[in-house]
This record gives sequence, C-alpha cells and structure tokens, in this order.
Amino acid sequence: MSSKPTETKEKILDAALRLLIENGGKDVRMSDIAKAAGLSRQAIYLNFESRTELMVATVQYGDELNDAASQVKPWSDAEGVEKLDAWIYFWGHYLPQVFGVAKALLVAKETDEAALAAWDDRMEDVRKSCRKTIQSLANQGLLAKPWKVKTATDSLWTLLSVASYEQLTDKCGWSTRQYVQQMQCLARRSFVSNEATP
Amino acid sequence: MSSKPTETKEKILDAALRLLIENGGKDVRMSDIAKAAGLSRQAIYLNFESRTELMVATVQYGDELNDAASQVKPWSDAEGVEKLDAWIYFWGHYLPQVFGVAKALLVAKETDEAALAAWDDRMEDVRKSCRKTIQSLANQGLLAKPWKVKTATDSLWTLLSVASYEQLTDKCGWSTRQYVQQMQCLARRSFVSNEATP
DNA sequence: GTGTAAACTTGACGCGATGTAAACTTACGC
DNA sequence: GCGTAAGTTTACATCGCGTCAAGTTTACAC
Repeated sequence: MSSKPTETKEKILDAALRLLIENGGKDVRMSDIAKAAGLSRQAIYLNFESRTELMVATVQYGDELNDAASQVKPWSDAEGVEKLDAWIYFWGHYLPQVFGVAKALLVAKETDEAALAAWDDRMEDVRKSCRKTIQSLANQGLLAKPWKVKTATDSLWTLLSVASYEQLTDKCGWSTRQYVQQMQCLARRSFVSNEATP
Repeated sequence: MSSKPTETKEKILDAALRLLIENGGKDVRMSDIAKAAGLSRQAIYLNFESRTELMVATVQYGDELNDAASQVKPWSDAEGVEKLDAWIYFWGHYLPQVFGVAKALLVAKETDEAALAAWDDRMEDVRKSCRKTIQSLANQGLLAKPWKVKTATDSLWTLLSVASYEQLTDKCGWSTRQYVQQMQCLARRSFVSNEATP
C-alpha cells in the first residue's frame, strides 16, 4: 500500500522526516511539520488521519528512501558467525539512518496505542532477523552452551534495541564504527561457542 | 534534604508510589494521585513544585522504603567474577521493586528537562557501580581480551538498562530469576576472560 | 467563459493535562 | 477572638492534538 504518495503527501513526509532527524524525534509538532512543508496544519489532516499515522508513514518513507532492503543482502547470504557479524554490521549502519524517526515512534508509543502497535510490529521484524541469525549459529552447532535459541534471540534482540543504541552513542559517545565492532565482539563472545572463536 | 516528609507529603508520596507501581508508570495523572491521597489536586502543588519534582521525590521515597542501601551490601564486599554476579543479582532484584517509578521518569524525561536531569543523575550512579564491577575484574586480570574498562563499563551499563529490562520481562516474558541468570551468563561470557570460566 | 469538484486555507472550538490564582474554610496556638 | 497555616473550590491560562464549517484557489470539463 501507499506505493506512490501524492505530491502533497510527499512534501509532508519530506518535512516530517527532515524535522524528526534534525531534532532526534523530539519537539516535532504537527504545526512545525506543516510550516516546514509550506502548508497549513489542517492540510496534514487531509492527507493523514492522525499524528501517529503520519509517524508510521514517515518511518516507511524513510526506509524506502535509503533502500533498506538492498543493504540487508549480505546478511541474508551469510551463515553462522559471518551471519551474526553481517547482521550487526547492517543493523549498526541502518540504525543511524532511521534513528530520528524511530525515536519519535519510541516516544509516541508511550502515550499512543496506534504508535505502540506500529512500533511493536516493526520490532517483531527485527526480532525475526535476530532469530534467523541465532538459528543459523545453532544449525552449525556454534550456539554456546547455556543458550537456547529463544533466550539467545531475546538477548541479541535486546542488545540491539534502539534504546541501547541511543544510550551507547549518546551517553557513552560511541561512534557507529565502535558500536558495530563492540556489539560484534559482545555477541560473538556471548553466543558463539569457544572453539569457534580463536 | 527531604529527610522527614510531613504527613501530607507522605500521603501524596504513598499514593503516587502505589499508582505508579500499579500502572507501570503510565496513565498516572496529578488528579489520580490527588484522589488516591484523599486530597485536592491543588494540595499536591502546595507540597511539590511540579509533576516532575513529585516523580523524583517518589523515586527517592521508594528507594528509602525498600532500603536499597542494605541490599547492595553483598555486592560491595565481593570482588572479581563474584562481584559481577552479585551486582547483577542485586540489580535484577532491585529493578522490579522500582520499575513502575523508574518507568514514569523514563517517560517523563522525553518531554521534561528536570526529569531528564534527575534520570541522568540516577543512571550515572548505576554506571559507577558497573564501572566498579568491571574495574574489579580488570584488577584481577580477568577482563577479557578486547575490552577496555571504559567500553566494558558502557556495555554492561547498557545491558542492565531499564529499557532492556522492560523488553526482556515484558516482550520476552522473562522472570526475574531468568533475567538474573541469563544476564549473569551473558556478562560472564562477554567480559570475563576464558580461562576463568570453566 | 462558466460550472463544479477537489485540495487547501482560515479561524474557531473541544478535549485532556499541567500549572496558576484568588477567595473561602478549618483548625490550632496564643 | 485573632492570626496563621494548610486545604478546598472554582476558575482560568496554556499547549498540543484533533475537528468543523465556511471560504478560497486551482484545474479541468463542457
């Protein structure tokens, strides 16, 4: 759905995306978006049902713009430890691109049912990828001793959460490069059985 | 400061604490707290400057009630891997007690400068404890190869964040027992050098 | 050109929540 | 009784989302 947004819709999405990224997802009001799009506040409501719907559409729009699907290719090809590394590599480079928008949704979900549903839906996708990755490890007999696929998946998923990313980059000052390297290290040490990591 | 809250203040704090815990930090309005305390909404503003100040005071109040200081004792005595285990054990049992209130602050910090400051302040304390723990590992030469004290501290701190706890217990259905065990496992595998963990 | 329908604007309003202000009520000490 | 402190009541300001109704622009059909 929403394969080709109209020109006005696109103006709104562009403005929303820009503002969300600029402001890290905070302090972006409907009126701000309207002004940035050169439209009246009401024009937005003619094109989107609610703030939440706009947020959700903006996430999608951002994803389409930077073509997330193509970036994930190397990950889906790999298996085992390489898959783990590739997954974290992809995720670590993908997150900064969508962080502003994700953050907006992350905040909205605390007070808005629809935002919560949209967020959960997206996060379940991420969880699936984590599961696939862990499963690949397990298939090669490389999943470290005490872990089950379920618990390892949950842990990896949580490790890679948006909130954790925010804390590490924001509060701890990590760069993308550092984030990827350290998370790869952490995940390998945690989930891959010893004999496989020299 | 605020060593002995007046009777009214205490009624308010009791009500706030109860509601925050009951509702997981969401949907607790000033009017709800007032009603629960058997007071008018304005009576709260006579005792607390703002919602944020009340939230912060409630966190402190909750901490005093369940005497966090005494629970942390076994942790401060231990060293090395035991310290790591003890710290996670303490944290895993402490978090559920304060989760509702912490969550309230976690939400408030997104829109409220004062809440943000209060939250950051508290989180820095947790970070210090993580640092002490990692430092103890390092002192015994047990900090695993690629880690520095700083990066390991940041990682452990993030691993133990409230948001991560929420995801694991809420979305993944982990119990406190599971949380403690898996986090201990994860942390040991990640941060403790191999020869020390049979 | 004229008519008409869709898209957009303008300005007003309702709602829920925080926070403020002013006037009234109690209770207590002296 | 008088004054003060703590609380109550009622009303109002503010902010942001969402809605509504009436007016205006644009574009296209005939």
